[in-house]
Amino acid sequence: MIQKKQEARRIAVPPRKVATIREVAAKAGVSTATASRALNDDPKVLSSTAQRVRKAAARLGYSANHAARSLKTRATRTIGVIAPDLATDFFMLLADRIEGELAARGYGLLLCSSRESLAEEKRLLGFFAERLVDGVIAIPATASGSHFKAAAARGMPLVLADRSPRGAGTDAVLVDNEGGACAATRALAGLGHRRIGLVGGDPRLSTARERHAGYLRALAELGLPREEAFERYGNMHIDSGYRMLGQMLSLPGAPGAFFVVNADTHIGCTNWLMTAGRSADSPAAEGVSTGRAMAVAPAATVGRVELAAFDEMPYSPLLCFCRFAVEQPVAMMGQEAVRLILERIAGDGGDRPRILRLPTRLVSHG
Amino acid sequence: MIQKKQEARRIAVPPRKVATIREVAAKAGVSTATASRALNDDPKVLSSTAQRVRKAAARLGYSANHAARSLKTRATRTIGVIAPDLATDFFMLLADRIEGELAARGYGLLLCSSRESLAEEKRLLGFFAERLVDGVIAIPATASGSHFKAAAARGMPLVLADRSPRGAGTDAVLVDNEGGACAATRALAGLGHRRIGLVGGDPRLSTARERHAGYLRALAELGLPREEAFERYGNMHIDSGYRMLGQMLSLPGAPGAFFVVNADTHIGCTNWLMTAGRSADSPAAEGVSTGRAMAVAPAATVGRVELAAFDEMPYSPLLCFCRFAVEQPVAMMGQEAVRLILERIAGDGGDRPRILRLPTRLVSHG
DNA sequence: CTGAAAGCGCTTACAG
DNA sequence: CTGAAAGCGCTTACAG
Repeated sequence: MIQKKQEARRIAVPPRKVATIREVAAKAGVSTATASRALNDDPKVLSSTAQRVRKAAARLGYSANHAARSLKTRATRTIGVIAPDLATDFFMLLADRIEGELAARGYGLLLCSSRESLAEEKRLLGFFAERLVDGVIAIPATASGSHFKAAAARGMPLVLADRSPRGAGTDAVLVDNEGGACAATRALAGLGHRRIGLVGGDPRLSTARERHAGYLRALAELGLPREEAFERYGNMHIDSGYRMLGQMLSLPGAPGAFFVVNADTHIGCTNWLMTAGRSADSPAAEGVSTGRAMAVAPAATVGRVELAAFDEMPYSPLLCFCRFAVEQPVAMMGQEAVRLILERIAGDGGDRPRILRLPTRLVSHG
Repeated sequence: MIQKKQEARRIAVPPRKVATIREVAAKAGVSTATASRALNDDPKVLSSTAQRVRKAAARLGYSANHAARSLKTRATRTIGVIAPDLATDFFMLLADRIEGELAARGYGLLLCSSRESLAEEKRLLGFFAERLVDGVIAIPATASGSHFKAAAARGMPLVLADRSPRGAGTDAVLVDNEGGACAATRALAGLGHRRIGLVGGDPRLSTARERHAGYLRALAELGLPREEAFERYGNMHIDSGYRMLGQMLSLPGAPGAFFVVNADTHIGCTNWLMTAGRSADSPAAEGVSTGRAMAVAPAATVGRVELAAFDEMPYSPLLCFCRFAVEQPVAMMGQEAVRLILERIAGDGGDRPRILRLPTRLVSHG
């Protein structure tokens, strides 16, 4: 990632001629000070004067030079947003809500991907500092959070979303991952399953860890056995779901139900079931409706596997093995993240980190 | 969308103290001019001087004030990006690629959603102008493009992606929609279908129109009948696919195959087939393997419908009725859009609009 | 209610 | 190779 700063100067800037406040002031017959006040709705200016200024501005097609204003006010009306990956549906649903909330308040959103890299994430905080963003909303990429704490200590308003890394100590908008996972696992048990596996995520990430904990809690509460051979951890991407479920279902006596940690892993699982799993001479059969383990079934009945997954997506009901999905309150997460960051920026955030835990909802599919 | 400009002043700005170039210069024992040159890798400064300056900057944790630099250079190293909707997978795949290309060059991305509104889109061009972005990459929301032409005429470097609205006359990165749709429709015919319907998009949008044209071309070339009752136009969202396919399959003698205009419509179609379509007392049956229309079949065999859709998504292979998908070269689109905009910014764009048409690829599923 | 003036933090001809 | 000085376009005490 080489930054060629000097290019900024080498570039031939097109003429793009725009009116300045001086021209507006001249046309309206006032000083730039008054013009500025009028344009910023300062109540102290005579409304007739303000009218004149506004008319002049309109005629000239004036719009304030944002860089100049920011230089003076030290506010950019811009929020930096970091996501580990822009192509992941859940992150983008969240980004969409954040953008909506911000746009409604005249804020812009500088969106960057950390590419799931801690180094990139740190670099981005510097990038944002340089650009004087008013605040940052970040979905952390890893389990490390001390750089967030450091940035906040340096005075950068900061709100984390979705994940809670170690040592961050900043505001955060999270969901009840444990409760959601527990409910999903219980729902599978409600179908008659007494053996339920886990297609999990990276346990260093709070989401994966908490969902795992919820899964385990459900097993414990229901008196179901924990079988570590059927608990796997992946990177929460499609390939990882494909691989993990495939490995487990190739084992003798695999369970007939799995809790799946997120949407992409879910896609991967479904993918395996619809391709390799279809033709697999897999010993993974278990009587689903009776909940009674059957002897190794040579002709695969892998198709009878049932899944409950975190994340309710538009396509979730279409994934053939999906029985339950845990819906996250994405809209509310976006709303709250924006509320928290704006409060921080305004200095109304208090001096303690505020951690929100929003509820999830279990959705039942066919 | 009320913008409260005065808030920019009311906000209590946190102390966030950062070093200025004056302090760096002082510490290095040079003028701010020399410090600036050193920090910008001006080859004219003595390398020993440059070293001293860089060391001082590092010690002070200096990073240039971006607003001040922009005010002077009139370049912001920021590209404005407009998408009709941030939650649509295809747009975000594209945004992800654009972000990657831009980040590698030290550019930031100001991302905004036009919410599929022309008015919003126009407003955003003004928003970007005010913020002095170096250029704009836009996925147009509607069929109207004259505001893009106007912005370009005012000197704003501008590249459109995916869609080509009327009267834009700017650079654009498009794909061969017609060819892709034609290939997909032919592939359905290759399965034995002699009657193929269309689950289409808004014909005012170039993508929907071109895909429609490709579908019609395939029919014509193959000598298949055009049946307007089985050509429908929607808004390219999930609900629209659900509704249109449902309506068509409820008609007597509906075809057994459909070309579907995009991913979301495809999800909607699949959704209908898996829910309403399953229980429907639909007269839509047609012998798929023989290609011979059957008499009205009361017990629905709607499940035998086969689809070919534009957009290959991670979940496309999992959509049960999907036989073919048209893959768009998203990575290349992002790359080319960034190349074009940077060339425009550098003044190397030439004086004629450059329209790129990238090839698609047909993917066969199960 | 309005204006003259200072200044935000850079970059860049210009002069040496 | 380096520095003094101007200036980018705003906003905002301060004075009136």
